[in-house]
Amino acid sequence: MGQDNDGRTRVDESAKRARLVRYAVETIAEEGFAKASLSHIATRAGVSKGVISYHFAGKEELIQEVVTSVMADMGEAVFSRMDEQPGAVGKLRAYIESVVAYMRVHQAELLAVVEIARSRPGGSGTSDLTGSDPVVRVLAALLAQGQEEGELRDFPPRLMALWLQAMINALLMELVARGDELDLDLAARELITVFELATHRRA
Amino acid sequence: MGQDNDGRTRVDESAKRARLVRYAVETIAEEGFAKASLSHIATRAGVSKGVISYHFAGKEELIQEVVTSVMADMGEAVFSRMDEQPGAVGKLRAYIESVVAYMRVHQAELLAVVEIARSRPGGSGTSDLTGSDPVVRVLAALLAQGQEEGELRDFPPRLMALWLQAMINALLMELVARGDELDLDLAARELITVFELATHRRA
Amino acid sequence: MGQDNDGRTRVDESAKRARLVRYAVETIAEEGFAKASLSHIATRAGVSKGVISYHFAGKEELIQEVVTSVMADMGEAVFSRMDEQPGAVGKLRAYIESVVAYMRVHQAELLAVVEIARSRPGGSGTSDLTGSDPVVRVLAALLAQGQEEGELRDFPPRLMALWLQAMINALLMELVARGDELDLDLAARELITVFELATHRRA
Amino acid sequence: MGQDNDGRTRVDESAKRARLVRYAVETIAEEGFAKASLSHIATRAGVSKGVISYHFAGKEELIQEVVTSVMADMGEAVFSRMDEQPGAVGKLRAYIESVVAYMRVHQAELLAVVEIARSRPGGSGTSDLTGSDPVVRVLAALLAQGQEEGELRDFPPRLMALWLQAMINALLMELVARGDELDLDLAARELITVFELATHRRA
DNA sequence: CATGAATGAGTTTTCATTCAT
DNA sequence: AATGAATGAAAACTCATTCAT
Repeated sequence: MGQDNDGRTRVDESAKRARLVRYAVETIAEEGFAKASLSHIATRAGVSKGVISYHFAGKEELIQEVVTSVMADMGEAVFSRMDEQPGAVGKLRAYIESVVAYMRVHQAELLAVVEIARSRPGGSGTSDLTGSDPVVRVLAALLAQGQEEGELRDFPPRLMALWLQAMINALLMELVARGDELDLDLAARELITVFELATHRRA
Repeated sequence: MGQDNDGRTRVDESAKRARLVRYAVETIAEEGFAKASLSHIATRAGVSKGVISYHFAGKEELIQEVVTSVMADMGEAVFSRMDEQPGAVGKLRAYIESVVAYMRVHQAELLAVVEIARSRPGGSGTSDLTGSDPVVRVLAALLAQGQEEGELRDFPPRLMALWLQAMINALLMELVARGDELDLDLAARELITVFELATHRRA
Repeated sequence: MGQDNDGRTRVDESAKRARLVRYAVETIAEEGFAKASLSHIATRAGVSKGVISYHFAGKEELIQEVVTSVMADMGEAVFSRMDEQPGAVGKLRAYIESVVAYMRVHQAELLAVVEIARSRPGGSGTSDLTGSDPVVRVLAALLAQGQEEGELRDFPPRLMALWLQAMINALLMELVARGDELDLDLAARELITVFELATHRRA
Repeated sequence: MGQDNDGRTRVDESAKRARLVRYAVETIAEEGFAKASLSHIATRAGVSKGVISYHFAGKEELIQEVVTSVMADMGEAVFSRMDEQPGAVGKLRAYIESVVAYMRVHQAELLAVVEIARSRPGGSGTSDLTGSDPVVRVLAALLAQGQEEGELRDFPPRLMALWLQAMINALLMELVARGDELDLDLAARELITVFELATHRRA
């Protein structure tokens, strides 16, 4: 009884949390972080306020889980595409392409994460897509590697990583704000062009 | 008596408002827009909460004045530099250089404006430095002009304007977060390089 | 479980609202509408301020419920008495008698409603007992009917309805202010006498 | 210098107070007592808030002066008309007629006084026109006198006085609310008819 | 004398969190 | 395990009053 029950319980628990996280994403994406009170999230999820406090230690934990779950999901998609590429340059291109592809399908999730990154008290509010340095560090490392491999010109890798993130982010905001007027394929191609013009060593 | 008094009064009033605006800038820049309650601003200014309500019709008016005063101040500096340049390409370069120069001296002011642009309910939340489309439109127009003049390659001007703003913005955030490790002169030069590589027609 | 629980919950909720409404009535009746802040009501009810905001959407809703619940309660008593009477004259007499009877038992409730009617922003502030035109209109209709039936003399029905309400209201205020010195039975009889002398067609 | 100056000062002082009282009347009549903050009154008077605090010990004193000045002004008009009449019955009729006449010309003043009587914390909120018992006592005394003189039937004088005031008051409210639809002359005649039917000894 | 800047108490409302059931 | 009632802090705003100039 113990094990089975524990197993089921954990599954239920995890499923319940996932469900709440999904509604939190919806709420934040549609109403903005400031308006996304536990009440609103609970109402949208069709449960009582207390449920969230029951399943999560606090609002902070819920928000954390929103960020980590979205990042994990996107990370899976993005890194698998990056892994297919042998060199740094190819990986960077795969990064941009796969993030934009993810953006097309998961607008709300990314928007929620950006909202959180912007509004969080502790957050530096930097304009990276993820709000977290790890991604920037990975990109900077790839850029440095590309320089060592002789494919990329000389520039400060961290700065370029920040700018790349900022441009992707700006594209997301534009997609959210004017999705109907925006040709995302064209924009993605243009973003890659800009990035490559800016970074590739000139012939 | 009347005139002198009126004169003095208006100066005092305007000076007082300017003082409160300055403290609002400080508070928003250091604690973020969400934490910048009237209480906090008042405390930092060393006055009681009511003072702000006395001098401003509401929080909205105070915030507006923060934005407009910073934008007006920066606009003066930036546009005078742009006016010195004859062509679109020169103006764009002057824009980047003078915004970065302004950023160096008025970090807090710009940070406050960015915070406001991000957190305001009505705001589109886009990652442009100013939070306002007008600047983006001006930049887009210059980019289009540069294309017509044959100096810039073909790309969607609005998108490029958004990206330029996003990069400037990211630079500001980096300056705020890691000012001591950042060589702003180098970064500015690099930003111009990136922008020109990305936009100029290739020989 | 679901049904019982829902049932109990609804009863509890409604009971809690009723309890808060009762305390609101008390507070308004004793301290006046202007002083009846949510703080005062909550304190008197022995709960925290937030409780009211929890059970009611806002102060407005609480006040509305005070008015509607008192009016509904009184209306039941009054209209059942009026219905027993066939003619307009009998109904009017029943109206006066039953309102005064209700007044004797539910002084605070009526006082609260009058206070609200007087102080509410939207309120016309007229001196009718109920603060609402509907009652005046019903009375005016009855008066007009009595005139058509030939039992009442000729006068402007609406004006007379207003005056009747004003007199009932004045009686309530006197009851509140000097209840110990007032012979309510005598007053009620006298009010009916006055009303009938003023309205009945003279033999 | 002393006397003249004092003299002039006192006149100025009194004139200044009267001016503020006039604006207080306007404000209360048009916006209601609740909205009649010192700010609003001062703004309407075109002076600074401090002026009122300077000329009056507090808001209470200003409001008192509104009441007493209006009552004094109306009292003058009303009592001179009453004095022309020899008997109690004539005086009562003169009272009603002259109050209604005053009402026609000084709607705002009476409305302000009623607003104050209703909303004042200490006030019982009774529906008498003046908010003060003295008038009721005078009317009650006249009614009792009329009874002694054999012209009026037997009824409780104080109650009848309250009802008379309540009816006059209701007429004022109707005048304010629907002045354009109300035939004040007709209403006044009707009020006298009602009053006389209700009080005069039947032949 | 007169002003208007400043204060601080008080209002309604929102919200994350706690807790008894 | 889950609920929802209750709390208390914090927010923006209003206002009568005080006080230095």
